[in-house]
Amino acid sequence: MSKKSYHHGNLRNALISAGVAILSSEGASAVSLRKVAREAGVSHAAPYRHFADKEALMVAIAEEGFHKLAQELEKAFVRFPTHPNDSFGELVEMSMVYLRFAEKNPDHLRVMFGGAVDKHVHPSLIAASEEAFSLLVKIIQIMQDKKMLRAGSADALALGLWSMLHGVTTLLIEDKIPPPIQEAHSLEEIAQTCVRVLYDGISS
Amino acid sequence: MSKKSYHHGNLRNALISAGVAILSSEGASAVSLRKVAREAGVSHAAPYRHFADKEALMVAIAEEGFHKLAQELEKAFVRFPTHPNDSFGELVEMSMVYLRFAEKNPDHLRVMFGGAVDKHVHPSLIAASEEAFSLLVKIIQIMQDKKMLRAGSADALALGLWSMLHGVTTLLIEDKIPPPIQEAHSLEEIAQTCVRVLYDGISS
DNA sequence: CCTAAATGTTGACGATGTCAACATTGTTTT
DNA sequence: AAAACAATGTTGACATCGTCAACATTTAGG
Repeated sequence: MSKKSYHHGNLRNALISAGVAILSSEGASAVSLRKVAREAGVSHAAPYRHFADKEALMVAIAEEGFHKLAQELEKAFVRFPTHPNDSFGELVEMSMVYLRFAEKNPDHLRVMFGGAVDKHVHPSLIAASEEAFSLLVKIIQIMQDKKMLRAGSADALALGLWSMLHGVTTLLIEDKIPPPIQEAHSLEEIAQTCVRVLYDGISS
Repeated sequence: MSKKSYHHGNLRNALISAGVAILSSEGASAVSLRKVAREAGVSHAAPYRHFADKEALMVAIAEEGFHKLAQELEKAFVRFPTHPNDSFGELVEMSMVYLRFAEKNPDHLRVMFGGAVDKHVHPSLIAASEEAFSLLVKIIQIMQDKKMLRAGSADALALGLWSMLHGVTTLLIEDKIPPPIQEAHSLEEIAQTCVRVLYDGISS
């Protein structure tokens, strides 16, 4: 149905999908406009009818990633609470969603966050990341209402949680966690360690 | 002394310096082996006598960044304690070193952490990042000895601290902190918010 | 139906990473 | 000291890439 018509019909999405596929199989450096076009079965300049330049394609791929991540967080959120009255276990659960997403799609996460993208040129990217962040805020608020977390600015707690979560995740996929620590612990143990620190605090 | 001799004498370092300079002024995408070679006044293939490929150059640039970061953390560490009996202020101080480094050299930080670098091909990169991490562990231990922090595995606390710190830093330079939060607060206020959350914990 | 907008193609350009072949210099061995 | 060798730098080539202009085809609106 797609091989003979001059017009592709859904090129934009096909290009994004091809980009995501190449990202998964060959890494970010292998993603090129020409290869993506080849993969979609169109000529090398066709992408320019849908993306101003390569950066615009990468932004679209990044947005796709944020939507997928937000969607998986949402899934974990709607089956909340998996652990009744166990906010610690619940937070570990959320963290594992993030960590598993990163473990499965490290290059996608790099594109999502490794931008160097002008926010004024691509405001939609910020909106996509805010979508995920606002979910964290909502979860925090619900937990606070249930007295499962201490009171205080939900924005502040969410910022702290997201920072910790995002930090440990990127450190993990970039192999920046010291080997003696990383090799001795599973993904879940590392998540538990971080959430435990955040949960209990470090003050004396 | 350098213009006439066939051999450069210090090409490797010159190439790294040129790379760092281009990184600061034009961003990561502008760093190319050929431009770096031009900047150093050698032919386009000369870098191959010192680096196996472009990735090897980027790894060297990343290592340079880790050394500089560790050095600045060390500086803050030796004038420790700036805030006697105030571990919170002390941690904010350390955080600001990290945040200011990122604010001043965002593209360098991206190269340092945004790798997608095979750790078996470039083990030295891991060693460089461990240098910075071990500093955090040391600081934590000293604070614990002074009863300025709660007891517990210094490795775990350092992992939590580094994750939070690294997380908020990358979120900041990638403009991923929601605008209403970011625009209302200075760098220092954001650092204080995060450290406060980590310091006090979030449990009820 | 005809025209304009949307979408896809072709061909070209300069820049890039990489390699092979060659040139020059510094060092070591005899 | 001369010769052999290793280290370092140069030149030229190739495939690939991002991008653009000119052109072709299809679709849609009057």
